[in-house]
Amino acid sequence: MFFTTKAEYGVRLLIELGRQGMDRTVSLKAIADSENLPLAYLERIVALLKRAELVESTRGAHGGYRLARVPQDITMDKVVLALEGSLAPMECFVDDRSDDGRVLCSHHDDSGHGCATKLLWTRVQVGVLKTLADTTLAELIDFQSRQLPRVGERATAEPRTPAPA
Amino acid sequence: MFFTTKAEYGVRLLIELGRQGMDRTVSLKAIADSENLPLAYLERIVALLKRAELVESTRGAHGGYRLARVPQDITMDKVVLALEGSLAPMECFVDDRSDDGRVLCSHHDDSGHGCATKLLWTRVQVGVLKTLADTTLAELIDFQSRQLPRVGERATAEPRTPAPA
DNA sequence: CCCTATCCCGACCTCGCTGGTAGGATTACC
DNA sequence: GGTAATCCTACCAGCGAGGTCGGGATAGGG
Repeated sequence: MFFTTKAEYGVRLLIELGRQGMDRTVSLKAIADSENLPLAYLERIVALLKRAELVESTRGAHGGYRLARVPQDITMDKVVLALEGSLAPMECFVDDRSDDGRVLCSHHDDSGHGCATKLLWTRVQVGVLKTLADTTLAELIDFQSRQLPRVGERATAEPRTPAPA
Repeated sequence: MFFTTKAEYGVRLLIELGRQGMDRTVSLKAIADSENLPLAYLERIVALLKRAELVESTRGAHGGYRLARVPQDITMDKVVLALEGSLAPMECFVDDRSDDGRVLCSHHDDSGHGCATKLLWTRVQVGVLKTLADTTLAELIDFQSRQLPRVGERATAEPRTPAPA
């Protein structure tokens, strides 16, 4: 298992915020209901996103959350990193906080034997990081809109299929 | 953390077997000593590799393990899959055992809401799988030989770079 | 034929982390 | 001031990772 539910819930939360537009705030309660997620747990998750300056909040009644930037500018590497803390493929990788979440292997070099597997894990990590960085929140929102056209909404202007009727 | 120590230890074990050549068998004890790994734990790990037909064993005194194929034919996707069991990036991915360890998302479609994050996790999984499949055991062995030329060995004949000086 | 080195196998144990809850501040609109 | 929301900290149960233990089966050496 690469990622925990933090990543899952967090991304779904961002998607939901994105669907609502950037002008209005959405309460966590509303999201918890519509996505069927535990509210108290969501609170802790959204805190991570706020610390990473991916969302903004308004307190008090009628408050809530909204995206801090347009979905096109939110890449998944930033998101997953904020939610999971780091992206080390292996325990012997230690975080060097070089801003991008890259991470280095540091096995106490056991008397000449270095991490022979370092090459492999590094390749994987770089690959994952690139995949995540290449995916924007906007893409996911678009993907979801295509999947489940909301009641009352048209099934997107031109989803590809020219409407069966 | 993507992978557990099973993957780490297992790969190191294979590298060690590969370094010894395919004709002779090596005892787990020898590997446990040289790599400084717990013997009893290694036994359980090598069992996974044997079940996947990546190594062969000879029982009895002076027995041991050897690679079942040449290192060039052993790709890391097979190895990691054998060791970790599956490669699902997320809990909602369920194994469909289509031989290659690919896996599908199956969130009990919560009343219309599909896994919006499915697109993302799928991309990651495919990427990782490809990275692993592109790396052979031979590469890792070669990499390690370059890193730590054994006493008595030359630092590889012609690695590719014509020596910077 | 026994001894010993090795593979083989299942039960067991400990510890940290994930996923989640509880309960209460604090803030702001009406 | 009531109420709806964000915020914060502590707590807890379950589970899987990582590892141990004990014992079996098997084959070569003396």
